[in-house]
Amino acid sequence: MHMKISEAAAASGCHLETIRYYERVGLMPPPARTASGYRAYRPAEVERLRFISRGRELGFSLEEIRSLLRLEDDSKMSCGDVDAIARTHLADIHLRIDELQRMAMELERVIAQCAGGERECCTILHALRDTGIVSKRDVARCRV
Amino acid sequence: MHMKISEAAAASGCHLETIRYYERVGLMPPPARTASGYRAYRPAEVERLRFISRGRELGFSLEEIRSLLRLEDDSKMSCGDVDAIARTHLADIHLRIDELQRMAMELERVIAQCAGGERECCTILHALRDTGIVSKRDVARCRV
DNA sequence: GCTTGACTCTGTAGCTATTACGGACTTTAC
DNA sequence: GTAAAGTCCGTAATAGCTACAGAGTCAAGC
Repeated sequence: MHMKISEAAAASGCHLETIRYYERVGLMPPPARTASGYRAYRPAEVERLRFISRGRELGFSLEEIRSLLRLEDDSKMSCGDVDAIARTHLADIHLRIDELQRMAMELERVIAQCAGGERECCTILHALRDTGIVSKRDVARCRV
Repeated sequence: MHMKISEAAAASGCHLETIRYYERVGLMPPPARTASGYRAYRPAEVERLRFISRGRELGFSLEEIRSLLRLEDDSKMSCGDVDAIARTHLADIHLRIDELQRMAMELERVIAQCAGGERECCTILHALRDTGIVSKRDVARCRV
């Protein structure tokens, strides 16, 4: 019935250490413990872990997932709120895609120049030294 | 001639504190100092900052940029190495784009279901709880 | 000469979302 | 009975910054 943490990890798709982390940051409630102190997860808690895991797969931040979980726990209807979070997140993903595509295009351009050019002069290094086509520099958020 | 750190920041596109960070991690050499200890950047160093900034805009990691700078500093030709770094990085960007597009498609799917469905049942939460495919059983379970 | 405000200095801590470690304990398998 | 595997906790590391605090410095105005 109850699952140990490694079983919950396997069942939910969350890494074992990540589950402890989620507990530490309050995304997961402290689970019951066995007599010897091992965590014992009930099915509902494993489901909650899966909820988080799927949210992460869709790129939601932990804070977004925290909000979604609150709405989920709240029996009052809040479909509009959920929808708003999802749409905001989707817009953010599209921004990141655009940014990465901009990078890819620019990179393809300088690589193509380099491959076609003479070997004594690296156009890629030139591009980094000289050209400044790129505008926005919120690169950190572009990591998947 | 020499620039103070805020001027170098403005000229290079790097945030002021980021410049100090780059120095700390060895991406920038320790600059000359004024009598009172202020950093004084020579044009070549500002250029190096701009090089880093452009590399970041193209999504290169600091370690990749470190390699590119080594190749740049090395007067021996190494266009092939530069090209390899750039191509590897480009492939990585394409992977990230694919991943984000996968997320976006999936998210669009669940959002569309939610928007098209009745207001009393949030299919987005369903999607997160279950396998990503909302079944009729799930809808039936939905409370008013 | 003095004050005010803007700038810079160092060192450290915070951020996101994990992952990895060390050393102690428990459970399981043979 | 012993050895291997699992679990515990707390802490530190990762990338790439950003944000302080508290001290010192510089230029302008009066």
